[in-house]
Amino acid sequence: MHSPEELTQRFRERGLKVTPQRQAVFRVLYQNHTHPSAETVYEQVAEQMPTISLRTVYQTLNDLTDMGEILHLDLGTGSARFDSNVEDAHHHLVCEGCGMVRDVEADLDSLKFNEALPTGFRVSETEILVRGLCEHCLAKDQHRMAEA
Amino acid sequence: MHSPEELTQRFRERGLKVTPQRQAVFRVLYQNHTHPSAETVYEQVAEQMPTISLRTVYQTLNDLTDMGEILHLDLGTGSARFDSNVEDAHHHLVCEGCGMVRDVEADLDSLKFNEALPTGFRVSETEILVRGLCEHCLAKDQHRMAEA
DNA sequence: TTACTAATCTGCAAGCGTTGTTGACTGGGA
DNA sequence: TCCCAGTCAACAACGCTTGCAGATTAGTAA
Ligand SMILES: [Mn+2]
Ligand SMILES: [Mn+2]
Ligand SMILES: [Zn+2]
Ligand SMILES: [Zn+2]
Repeated sequence: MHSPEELTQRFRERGLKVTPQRQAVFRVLYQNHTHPSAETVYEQVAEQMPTISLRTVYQTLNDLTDMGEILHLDLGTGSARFDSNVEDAHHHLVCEGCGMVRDVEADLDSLKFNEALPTGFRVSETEILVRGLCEHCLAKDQHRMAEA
Repeated sequence: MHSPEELTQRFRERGLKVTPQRQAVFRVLYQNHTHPSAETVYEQVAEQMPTISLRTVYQTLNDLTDMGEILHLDLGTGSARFDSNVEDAHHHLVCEGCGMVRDVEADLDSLKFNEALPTGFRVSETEILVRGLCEHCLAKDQHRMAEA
């Protein structure tokens, strides 16, 4: 995504207004690269601006997604995750225990499909998702197994 | 998944009862390879058994998933999709217009990651998802563009 | 066959993430 | 400074899925 200052310009160009609420969302997203959920963004913005509503956070996230400034990810963790890194094509690794998400770079060109895609199908995106358990959650699980 | 007859055995071995409702769900899943949603399974079962409840379909789908007889897929289409093919490792292609899902086989071994995964991370599954528009939905979209 | 009981059924309420609505408010161009 | 399109906060509603409870039933053992 662009910097909060640049986003101000781009919002105005689109006829969108730049409010303190939106600027606060810009700042949180610009510095948070952990693929936060809307709820997480809301909590972080609310620390500085306790009166903001979750609805406003959703609205701003949707606007940014429409403008291509952030990515809306559905990683099967229950809630959508938002990615401020749209510059570098990349994929994701997700912990099924705690929902932690990390970027993964893979060479998509090396991927070979064993058959042709359906006739006329237009691919918009090929996504690789690595699911598993992070070190922390794995230890927790083993501890749970031991006592059971 | 196993055949409806074999599933009867496996359910009983687990202390689960085999009811007409469950058998009807078994049969629908056994012959439907389109990755149906719970709602779709419900509709197809309801044709033969109009009194079955959606809740019972969900319960049976969950039991089958727990037993490893089917796969519960989250492809970002709004509702979960269920896959009766657990024998052959494969991936999926999904139309973002109509939700159509098709199997895709790819050589995962050919996939190269550009960096190591996080320390201690245990991968349970690496999934490839091809998103796009099917021939039908693409034509619909172009028609919409033309008249706008 | 019969009797018993744990498992299951249906219908409805509730949970969760997200979006719709509405009336009051305000950013920012003129 | 004015003015109004755009935005805000609060709350309701939506779509998918699960929780709950009382009535019913599958399947075992006698
Ligand atoms: Mn990312
Ligand atoms: Mn499949
Ligand atoms: Zn974890
Ligand atoms: Zn389609």
